[in-house]
Amino acid sequence: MEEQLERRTLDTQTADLLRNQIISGKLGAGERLTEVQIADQFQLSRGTIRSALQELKKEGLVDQLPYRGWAVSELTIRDAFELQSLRSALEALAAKLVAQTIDDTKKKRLNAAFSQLCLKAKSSNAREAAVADYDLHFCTVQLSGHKHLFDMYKLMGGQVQRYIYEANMLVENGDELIAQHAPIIDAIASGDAKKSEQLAYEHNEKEGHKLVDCLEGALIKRATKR
Amino acid sequence: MEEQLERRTLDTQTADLLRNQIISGKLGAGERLTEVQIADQFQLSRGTIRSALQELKKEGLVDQLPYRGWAVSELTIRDAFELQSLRSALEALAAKLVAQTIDDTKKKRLNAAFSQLCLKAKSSNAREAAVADYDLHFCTVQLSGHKHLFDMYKLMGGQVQRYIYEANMLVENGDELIAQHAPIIDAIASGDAKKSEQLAYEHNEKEGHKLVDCLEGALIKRATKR
Amino acid sequence: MEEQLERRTLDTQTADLLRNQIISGKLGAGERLTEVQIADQFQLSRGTIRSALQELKKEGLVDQLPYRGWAVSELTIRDAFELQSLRSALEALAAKLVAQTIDDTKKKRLNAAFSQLCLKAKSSNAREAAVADYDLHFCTVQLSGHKHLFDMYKLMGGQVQRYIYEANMLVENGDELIAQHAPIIDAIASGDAKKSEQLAYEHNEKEGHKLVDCLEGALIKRATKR
Amino acid sequence: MEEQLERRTLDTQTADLLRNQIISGKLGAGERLTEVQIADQFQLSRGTIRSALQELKKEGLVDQLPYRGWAVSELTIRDAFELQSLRSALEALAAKLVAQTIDDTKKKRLNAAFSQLCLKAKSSNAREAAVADYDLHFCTVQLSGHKHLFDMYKLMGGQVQRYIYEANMLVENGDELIAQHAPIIDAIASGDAKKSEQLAYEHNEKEGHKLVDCLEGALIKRATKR
DNA sequence: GTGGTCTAGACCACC
DNA sequence: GTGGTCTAGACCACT
Repeated sequence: MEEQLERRTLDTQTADLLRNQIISGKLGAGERLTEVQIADQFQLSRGTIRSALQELKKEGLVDQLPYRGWAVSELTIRDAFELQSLRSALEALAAKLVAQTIDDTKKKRLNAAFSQLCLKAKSSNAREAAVADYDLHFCTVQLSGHKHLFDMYKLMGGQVQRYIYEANMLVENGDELIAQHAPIIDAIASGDAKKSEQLAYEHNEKEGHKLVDCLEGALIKRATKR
Repeated sequence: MEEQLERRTLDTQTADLLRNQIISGKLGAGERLTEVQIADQFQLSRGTIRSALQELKKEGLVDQLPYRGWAVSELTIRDAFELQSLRSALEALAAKLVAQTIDDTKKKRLNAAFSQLCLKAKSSNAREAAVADYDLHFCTVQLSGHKHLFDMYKLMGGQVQRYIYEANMLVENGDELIAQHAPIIDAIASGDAKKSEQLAYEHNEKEGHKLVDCLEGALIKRATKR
Repeated sequence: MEEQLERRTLDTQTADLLRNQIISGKLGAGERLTEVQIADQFQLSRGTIRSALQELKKEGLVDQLPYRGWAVSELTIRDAFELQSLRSALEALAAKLVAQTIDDTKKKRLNAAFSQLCLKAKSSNAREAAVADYDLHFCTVQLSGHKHLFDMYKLMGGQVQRYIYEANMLVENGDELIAQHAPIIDAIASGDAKKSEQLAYEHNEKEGHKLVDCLEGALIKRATKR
Repeated sequence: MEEQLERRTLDTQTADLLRNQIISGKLGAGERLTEVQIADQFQLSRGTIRSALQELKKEGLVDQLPYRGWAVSELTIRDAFELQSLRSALEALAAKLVAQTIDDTKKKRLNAAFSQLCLKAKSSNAREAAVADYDLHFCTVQLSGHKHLFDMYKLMGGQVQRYIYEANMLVENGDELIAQHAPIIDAIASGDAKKSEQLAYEHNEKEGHKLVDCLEGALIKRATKR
């Protein structure tokens, strides 16, 4: 196995590290972050930390409180709804594009992602299934070959994953999860662009309501726990 | 007294300035930018300039050439197509959302933007008409109240406007321009979400092909001129 | 590209804004200003406002009422006389210096300012003529290249302009205004330092008496109106 | 002897202290000042120090280097010339005004200042003579009763005194110093405004050239010493 | 030589 | 005292 050189800049690495902590909930919503404290912790200068935080701000994972510091952003139902509706629009577009340009290579990668989803769906770990779900959609976006679409999708990635973690009962039934995605994958693989787009869009619409309901429960539970 | 104080930072101001020059073509595609030269010109430090250029890079207006500098990004047919397809998806979503939440205030703002489009469409200035076209769509995105959607739309704004400037023959027929938008505005104003979404989507699909054709001509012409 | 970036601090901007309102009479003599109210209005903190008010205090435009706040300073005949006599001394010096260093560039700028004065003098707007008068003298001070002189002149500027606004009947006869200034401009343009100084001094001496008379009327009128 | 209560604010006291150190050369031209260092030294907060430095900046004794700190301003020939020419203009005005309003009280104060000058002129200490010279002129400005003139004169005071210290061979001949001032004092005391103004002006003009010559030597010497 | 990256530290504005 | 903004300059890698 080849050694991989670390060429990521310190601010990127810092952003990645913090992002993971936020996504995984180690840094909880509302938690305050101070530039100096992080700088001390990682032995970096304030400028580097600021750069990392700006990146996370762009991704919607932290809020900048003017003259008072930074805080991990709150998870609101509104955001969940907005993100889900955006996903619907973007993933439908991706599905259409992949169907239009489907070839063996793409079929292979798509099937691999779908297989992974099937695997996780049958396991008992709902969270992993949700991640596989996300990965599958991420895969279609990648395969669409649409650079601008891909960039935007990545920009939303952190927040989306965070919701998935937070609301990990998203999928109560693995078989249903598979049943939902199978026709989309089929439509794409068969090159039926219109149908792919339609199915992807409807899937997300449906999921959106479920997600919102689910989060509503999760957030209320979280709130009452405090 | 509603005077406004200038609170923009120097990097933001620099980015705005450069963005305008790129959009308007004063800085042409492929033109090289050096950090030091800009820093000297504006009497700012390199860091400030870098920050501005990073912003423009995010917006796709400049490319970073590793170890060699920066250049105004090229206008490719591929980008035009990508941007147009993204607009289709995002604006359709916006149209649906506005229709779902339409009220008198929103109707008023929408009509104002549409009137402006009609005015410009009837004038002989195709570029201004195209700008009014963009402004109308921008308006629907704003009125959708969808923050994440709005942010994404803004991120694309610079590139979109650039294409509009470059291909200012987009509209050969003002009346047609009005005829195309009128039904969408009507659908939104009447609160018909499904129809709004559908019409907005179809409108953009159609325009997409025209834009690409148009740009193909413009870019080829530009290339041969060199 | 000669775009200018905004580098003014917020307190400077606030001071500029308030200065204009005082000069133009929107904030009248004696009017009370409270730090908190201004801070709220501009969405700034009190410290920033204090800094701006201190600046205006130095310029004599506001008075600090210990433990009670701030107020727009009153216009007194005594101040008018003092300012006019100071102007005499400073502008005579400026005229001399410009004459000593006159060149084509300076002649051009001087003539431009003088032309503006002629234009306004012939119009019916006495206030604009007075402003053009002030601008012409300001111009000579600038052209003198005497930094300390310039700073002092600016320090008086707000108060002087305020008098000009208040007493806008300063010039009852446009032609006379032109006739008064023409020989000074000629002397400067011809490089006759001694004559320039002499004429400038005498001009201001004469104007001083007229200004005081004029203000006497204006202030009395203002007082009786209350 | 009665105890004198210190009612001056801390920033004023700090400004006075620093001003003296600059005038007397203990803080040399070009020397860097940092807010934090001064704050530590005097056990004051940075805000207080900033306020004092702003005051000295207004007086031209320190320069603010944006984002880099403060520095004692440099002594240039240009500044010396500018200050001297300004003094000429302002002191001539003062002399005229005092002559116009001369009375026994003023005569007394004027004579006291002049006697002091005579005393010091005959001593061997050129610097003290120069200070007495300055004090005499300061006295006329005070006696003029012209508040704005007085404020401006004070604003220049620090820089003027600094030059006097730097070039303390200004007066090589005490008798001549007395001979120069006597006719001015006489003219003022006799109430001859025109003559007072004229003599004061000419005196300063003459002194100006000498000062510049003198400083040229002093500054060159200072430079070569380094 | 220029960009890529990071640090140290200054003033600015707010709390 | 903190964050907000900007500067200066170090050192390294690449062209």
